[in-house]
Amino acid sequence: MPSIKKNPVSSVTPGALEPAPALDHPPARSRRGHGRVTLQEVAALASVTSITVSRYLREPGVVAPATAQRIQTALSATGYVPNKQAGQLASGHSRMVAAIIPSISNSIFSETVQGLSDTLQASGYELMLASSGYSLEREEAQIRAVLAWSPSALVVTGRHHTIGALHLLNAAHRSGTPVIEVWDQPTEAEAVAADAISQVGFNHHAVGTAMAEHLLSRGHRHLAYVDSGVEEDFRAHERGAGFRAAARAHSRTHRRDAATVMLIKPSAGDAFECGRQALRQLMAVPGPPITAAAFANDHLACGALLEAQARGIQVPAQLALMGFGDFPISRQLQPPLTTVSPPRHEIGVRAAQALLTALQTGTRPTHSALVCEMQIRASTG
Amino acid sequence: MPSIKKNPVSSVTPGALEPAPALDHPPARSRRGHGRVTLQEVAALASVTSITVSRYLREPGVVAPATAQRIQTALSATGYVPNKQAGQLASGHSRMVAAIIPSISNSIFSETVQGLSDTLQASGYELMLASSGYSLEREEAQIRAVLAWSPSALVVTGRHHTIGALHLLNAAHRSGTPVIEVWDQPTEAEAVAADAISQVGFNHHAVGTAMAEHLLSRGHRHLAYVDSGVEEDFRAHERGAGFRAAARAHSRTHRRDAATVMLIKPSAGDAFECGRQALRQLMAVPGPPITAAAFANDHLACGALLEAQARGIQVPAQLALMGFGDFPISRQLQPPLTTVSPPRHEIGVRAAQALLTALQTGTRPTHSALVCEMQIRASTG
DNA sequence: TTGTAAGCGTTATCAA
DNA sequence: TTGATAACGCTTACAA
Repeated sequence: MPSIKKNPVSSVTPGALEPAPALDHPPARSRRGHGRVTLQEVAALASVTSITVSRYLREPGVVAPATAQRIQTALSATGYVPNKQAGQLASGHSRMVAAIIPSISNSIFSETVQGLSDTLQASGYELMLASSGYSLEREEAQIRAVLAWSPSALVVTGRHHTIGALHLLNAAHRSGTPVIEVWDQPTEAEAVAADAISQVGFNHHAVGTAMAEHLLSRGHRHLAYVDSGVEEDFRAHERGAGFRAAARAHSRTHRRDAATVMLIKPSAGDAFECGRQALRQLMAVPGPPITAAAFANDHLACGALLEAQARGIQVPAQLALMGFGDFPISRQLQPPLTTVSPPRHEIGVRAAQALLTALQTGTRPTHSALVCEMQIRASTG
Repeated sequence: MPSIKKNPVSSVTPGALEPAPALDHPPARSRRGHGRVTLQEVAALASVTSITVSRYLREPGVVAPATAQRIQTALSATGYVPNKQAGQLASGHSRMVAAIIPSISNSIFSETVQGLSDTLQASGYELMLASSGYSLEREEAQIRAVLAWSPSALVVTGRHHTIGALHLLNAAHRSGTPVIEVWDQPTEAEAVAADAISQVGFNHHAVGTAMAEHLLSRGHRHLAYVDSGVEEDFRAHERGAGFRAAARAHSRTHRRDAATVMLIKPSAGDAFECGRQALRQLMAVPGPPITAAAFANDHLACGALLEAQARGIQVPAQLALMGFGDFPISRQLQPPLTTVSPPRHEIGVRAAQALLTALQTGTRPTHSALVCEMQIRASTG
């Protein structure tokens, strides 16, 4: 019980602060170096020179079996850990990929990072991660920072960047560091540009259009799009633009049967609460009642769904709701939520694969236009 | 239509200075080197030697104002990006922290990583991230891999590691690389060990105990703990052990009013579904009906809650439910879920702070015993 | 305030 | 199959 009680958090320093117990092999060294075992030391133990050990590490087949045996013994005797910095300085290859995403804790991106990480790690690449908090300025600073580590490749989110960031990305790109933008697709103008940055993602505008068309096909004519509360969530805005465009297109071709769209911009904060609030706004709209609403993400939509339940509003009879993201909770609610399922994890995997291929072949990474699947469930009838 | 257009390229250099012509086409070099601008080149442009530029970068105050001016100009004219590898090789300091967590996509850890990342970045440290997929063997391999990058400090999850991993951690620790274990607390035996690895987290056994005591205090005597479906989620198991221990302790002191506990181990898979399934199991238990269940995490508990709704089981009247994690959805359901709120984000922040302090002062990082708050809501009456 | 010299630990290159 | 040598780009230590 005590540890869960509201106690002022205590910091306890560990027992005696011994002044660094002497290592097993006290490395008599200058102030430089970190006292780790070096290739030289391993080599001495194996009665070869360091270059031979280096070679054994990279191409075991090349050294004579007897030598290999001795090296292996020396390696495990010393517990050698290579120094990647030195290796990369000499070779020019870092085997590390840097990724910059808007948010680590947003589950949408974290699954992409998981895909990236798993795929890269399987090929022996490490991942350096930075999150920009949806700020383009911070993104630029972070691109600059990670570039100092000479990553083998770079992953950024979306196609919106500051001018400075674009310069950095283009420079990296031109000097042979593959760059990929995830979670987006090029506009047509960009797609034809020869030096465009490669992208692995999907067309958010088209997804928004598909969402509207789904609702229109169910007979709804008074629609709403509830945007993300995050100012710089460009992708959510773009889905909204696609949504609105589809409704307008419908109105143009069906003059007698025009559709209306209203855009709602919730405040920032807990997404479920914002969704609840948005529902209240929707119900209070004057004029012909809105009969269907699409949301920038499932959390918003779930919040609205729960609020509708609480207020006795029938979903979908009175109001159809749909989300984006296909979060696990969405299929659990009653009625289950219609949503769009983006290839969160696949984006990471494909981006990593494209980078690995580009690295191997020395070509630029390929674009990948991925598809979202619409999960049509009871919340839209 | 896109609000921000990404246009190809340009030879616009930052600052309105004479653009270095060599930039567009990397200078012809040997196969070595990455073709980036070096300190030497900047120095030449500023009519000083590289060491002066290096100094300016690290301690701007030390160089003469006029020199500083010339260097600054050269810096922006060339778009110099430092080479961290070379810098670290020479200085021995990497300004990079490596973290190894069980899963990137699990929201519990991703918030901790967010806290780590934000705090470290604010101090100019980069984050290298690896996920072990809850496998101790993979964790060991990853510790080995990131150690090759000579991180300034190391973050691992929990206090369970392979023998090999422990050796690596202790060696790092002894050779001056601070190591912190997050999301756990030492046992008493460990706490007294002088060379114990520092931990930032809380006592899962105590949390389990508190969960059981909460249910016991509400009069429940037939309890269940639904464990995590993840075999190597030691922390969930430990909460279960604490839960069971509390019930047994109650039975010992209240012979006339004994409590029973059953442990349920769901299969792996979608947590909500596992929770639903667990609820079905709970209802099918022979003998006196179980009146309260605690779950290894909120997703399981929410699944059970939704399944209870679907089956017309009254919560909490017929069955009280509680979770762990305090996920946003938990307070939204009807009835809202009682849960335990772990300091997900704070763990990351505190771990980072402890490491930064240790790095600055050259001491070992401090332990932090953090507190979980129990959120008592309607699902337990 | 600035510069010179000497590495840091590894790998590329060429020679044996 | 192994080795000698010279980088890689930067920083420490010390000199001027």
